[in-house]
Amino acid sequence: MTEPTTIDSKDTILDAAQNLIAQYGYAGFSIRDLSRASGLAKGTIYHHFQDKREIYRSVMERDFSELVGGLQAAVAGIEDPVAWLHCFVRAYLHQANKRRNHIQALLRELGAMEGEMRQMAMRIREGVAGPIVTVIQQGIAQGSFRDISPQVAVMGLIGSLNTYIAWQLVVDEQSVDENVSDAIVDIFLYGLKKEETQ
Amino acid sequence: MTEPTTIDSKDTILDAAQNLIAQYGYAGFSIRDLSRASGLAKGTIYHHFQDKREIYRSVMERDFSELVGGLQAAVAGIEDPVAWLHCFVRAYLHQANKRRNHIQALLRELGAMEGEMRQMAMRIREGVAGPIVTVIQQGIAQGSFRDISPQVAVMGLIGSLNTYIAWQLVVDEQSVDENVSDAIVDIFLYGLKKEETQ
Amino acid sequence: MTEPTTIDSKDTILDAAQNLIAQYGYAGFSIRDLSRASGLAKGTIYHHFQDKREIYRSVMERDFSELVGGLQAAVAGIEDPVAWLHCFVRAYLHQANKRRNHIQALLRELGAMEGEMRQMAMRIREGVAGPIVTVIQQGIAQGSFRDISPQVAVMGLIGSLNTYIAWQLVVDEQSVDENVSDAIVDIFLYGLKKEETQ
Amino acid sequence: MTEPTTIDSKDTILDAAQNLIAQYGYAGFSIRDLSRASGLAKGTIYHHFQDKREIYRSVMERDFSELVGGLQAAVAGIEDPVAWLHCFVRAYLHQANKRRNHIQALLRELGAMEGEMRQMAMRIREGVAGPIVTVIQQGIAQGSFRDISPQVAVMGLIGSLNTYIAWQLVVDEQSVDENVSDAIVDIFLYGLKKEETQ
DNA sequence: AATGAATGAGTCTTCATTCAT
DNA sequence: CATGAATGAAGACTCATTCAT
Repeated sequence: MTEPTTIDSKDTILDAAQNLIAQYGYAGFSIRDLSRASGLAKGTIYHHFQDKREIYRSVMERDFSELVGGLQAAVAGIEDPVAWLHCFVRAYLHQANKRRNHIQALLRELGAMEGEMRQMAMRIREGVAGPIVTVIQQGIAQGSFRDISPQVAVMGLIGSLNTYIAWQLVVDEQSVDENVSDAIVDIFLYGLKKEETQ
Repeated sequence: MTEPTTIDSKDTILDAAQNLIAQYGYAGFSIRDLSRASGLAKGTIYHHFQDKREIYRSVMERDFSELVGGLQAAVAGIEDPVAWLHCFVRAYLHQANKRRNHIQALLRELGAMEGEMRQMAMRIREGVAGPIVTVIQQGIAQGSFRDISPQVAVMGLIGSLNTYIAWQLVVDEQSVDENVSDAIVDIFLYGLKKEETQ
Repeated sequence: MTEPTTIDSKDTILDAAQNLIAQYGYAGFSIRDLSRASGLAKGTIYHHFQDKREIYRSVMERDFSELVGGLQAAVAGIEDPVAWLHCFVRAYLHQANKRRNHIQALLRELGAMEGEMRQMAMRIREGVAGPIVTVIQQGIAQGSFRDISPQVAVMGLIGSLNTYIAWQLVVDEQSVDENVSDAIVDIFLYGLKKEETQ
Repeated sequence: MTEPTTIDSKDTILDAAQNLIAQYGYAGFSIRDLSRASGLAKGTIYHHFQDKREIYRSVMERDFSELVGGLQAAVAGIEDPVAWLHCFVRAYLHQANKRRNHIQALLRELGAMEGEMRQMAMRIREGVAGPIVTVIQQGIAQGSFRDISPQVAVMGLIGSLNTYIAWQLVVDEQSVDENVSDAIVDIFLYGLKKEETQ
């Protein structure tokens, strides 16, 4: 039942749109491009979506749930905060590598979007950052993490990851090297400074 | 010197363009918008610049040299790596707060730009990241920093800062709270983990 | 007889189309609008009608026969030309008030229509104007009307009525005041000039 | 000075638009058509006008002032109400014949226009009907006209004229026969009825 | 009888750019 | 140095219509 044999046009469009948005951003891709890329007529696109904006929203929401789903699956059942972070980071880079820079695309657009879009962006931010905050709070409670601001710490971690993705993927056009994840977590956990101080 | 004799039309255009690019990105702003915002006729814009692309390039380069200049001035003469980092972070957030999200604008566009533009992006990256790498290497040489990859560490720091800017400035529309810089540097230096291990 | 068994989709479509045409004219309404307004799918509309043009034609013809039928019923059996005119004018304004400006809609489109449509328009014109001409000719034959051109006189009468409808209904958005009909007929019968002359 | 040698593009566009609107109505003509008809590129049209609506508005306003100007010139200095009416009607039919059915076009669109447009329509109505009302009131005051409602009388006159124009020009595609004007005025002044009554 | 997916030509409008003045 | 008129390609989106189900 629910045979996925029939290729759903809506998904075809979203797939093509995802690539175009990732490459050119919201303002930078056209419905004509999307029509060409998806192999469907312009009219068909507007049969399935009301707006260019609705296409964008749909792509972002689909991406988001896939990303959060992938992250949740990766860290499911892990109790130890340190192990959790290692898994999480590995999964994050894996997702980014697999579906190529949707996170970039999202961040890229934030400034130009209003209202409804902005709310979506905040939901996404919360969806990714929320679990990390929780884990850090657990670590602090357990006494294995220092008593710092989890929010600032999360920015440090996610910022590192996104910057890595942006620099490797976008500027150097290489694919993500997942081995770097250990190095990132290492710095995130132990910092730059030698133990002598503190 | 630096006589402000005639208000330079070129600068007027660049000022207006900077705002528009920051808000809407390269593809999202039009010469018509720029003409309105600058108060100069479209023809005049094309009298001073060859291309939309050249306008973009000019804005980015001007922004870049101002940013790097500001950072260099802020850390000039500081020898101690830790003090240097504190100053640098404070200056970085200050710049972002002052000239509002040009860094975002730059990052936003990286994916869509080719060749020449991409090279500029890499120069900018190097201009910001390079000095930090140098300082970290000095710290390592002096024995005050652990022997980790300076490149990865730099991503962590810059990533934290950019993420903070993006989240505060863009999503929450608040202005940057510069006091957070100490917290960011703290985590960057000492990490999350309590000293028990290592 | 006249069993209202199933609500006929065809009539549902025509009802919706009548409103849309009255409001926006032929070129100004779309099948999509009609689909929404009628609650039936676009495919269904094309199942019942071949064309947008056929829909238009059907609406006009239905409107026309209703209008002419209403007028005929109102004046049936009346012999005296003056009484006939009073009844006719009252009925005409009543129809216009009831079914709102279909006459306007028709007039509105005449210029843009060709061939077949134009013929329909002339039939309608004849259907409305014909009986009046006949009555005026009778009045002239009886000696109660002056010996003027019935065609010109009819234009005067219908023109007054349509102008009244257009100005009241369309421009001022009020509903038709049927009491004005006596004033219109009065001027039509006795003219502006005081009897002194002639 | 102000040499009219240079063919003004704005006027070229308005001329072409006037024809198209008269033929097809607002919704029925396209900017592409207008571009072809005027011999100017679509972009040029939008350089001179903001909107399709602004084009429409401009055409109507230009037509209106020409029409009202022509009528005013025709009746200037005439004191006797009856002579005034003869001149006015002749001028009205002459204008309609000369500039072909702009009045039709205007009436045609009234139903579909809102706000601003509707106000323009009412101004035009007042511009044409107002002077006639004044003359009729003068006639009543002088005792040469019966004491009827000038507003209703005006509708009768203008309605006759417009109906004549519509039937002759639009349906039968003939040009206006200006000799009919005397017949129209005759009926308007003396009515249908023989003097026996009243 | 009724639907909704699909289409491509068409809608209005904006685009970056050129050029004579 | 500055302008505004001009352009044709491209923008997002709607159109009337067809067709398999």
